[in-house]
Amino acid sequence: MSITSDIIRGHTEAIILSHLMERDSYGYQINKDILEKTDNRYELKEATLYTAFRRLEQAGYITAYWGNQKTGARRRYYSITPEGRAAYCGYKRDWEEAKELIDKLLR
Amino acid sequence: MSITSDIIRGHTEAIILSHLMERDSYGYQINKDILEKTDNRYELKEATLYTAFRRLEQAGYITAYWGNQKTGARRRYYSITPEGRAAYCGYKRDWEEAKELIDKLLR
DNA sequence: TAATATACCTTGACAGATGAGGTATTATGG
DNA sequence: CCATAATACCTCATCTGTCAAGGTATATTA
Repeated sequence: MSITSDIIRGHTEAIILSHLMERDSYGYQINKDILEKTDNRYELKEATLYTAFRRLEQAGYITAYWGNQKTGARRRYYSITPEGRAAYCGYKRDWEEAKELIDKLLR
Repeated sequence: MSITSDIIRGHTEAIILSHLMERDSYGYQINKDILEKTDNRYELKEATLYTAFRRLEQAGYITAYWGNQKTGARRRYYSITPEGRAAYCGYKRDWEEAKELIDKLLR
């Protein structure tokens, strides 16, 4: 785990939305996906994840429902809304621009 | 001005050090350089800039001295230290890694 | 049956960014 | 000559996202 939270800060919501673009998912799963995708180099902390869920729900970017699996602990699934998809595109554009700018500034 | 502070957050120190790698400079000048370099798309707020200077001084990454220009308002110049140069390299590596990770996560 | 993994959640504290306020000097347009 | 803008510095209180630390509950495994 090497990436500082200040660098990743502000990307939490985009990262979550990105996962939900592919399929509905739940907190624990999203966290594991991130770990795997980054070869254990980055992990969203649980508190960060769940507060982000609240923000995203509040903003109308995701909706939640309880999974109905028969076994294992209960899961709260999240689904991305059309507004969420639009927001994701915005986040992505912001990232592309920020990347360009920071590259320029850290020459 | 489109880049949110949360995306740029954590890069302030690196951006300042990057400028000081080229030559000694002072707050007002660094701010104008950033504006110019980014075609007015990003501006470090003054309060952010000066608090960052304090942090960098505290960390031993920069040293300060008053300019001796005969005319105009007084200027406080900053100089990067060897430790600062090393820190800059670290920040830069962090950025390259973060960039890669975020790109992966925002697929 | 104890430990581990799965899965959720809340609270308080922290740190960086910033709006709003301030000071002082010099240049400039009317 | 005077008002305004530009240069140049600084501080403080507030806001926001992150996170450590704590909690709950169920299922699996050794």
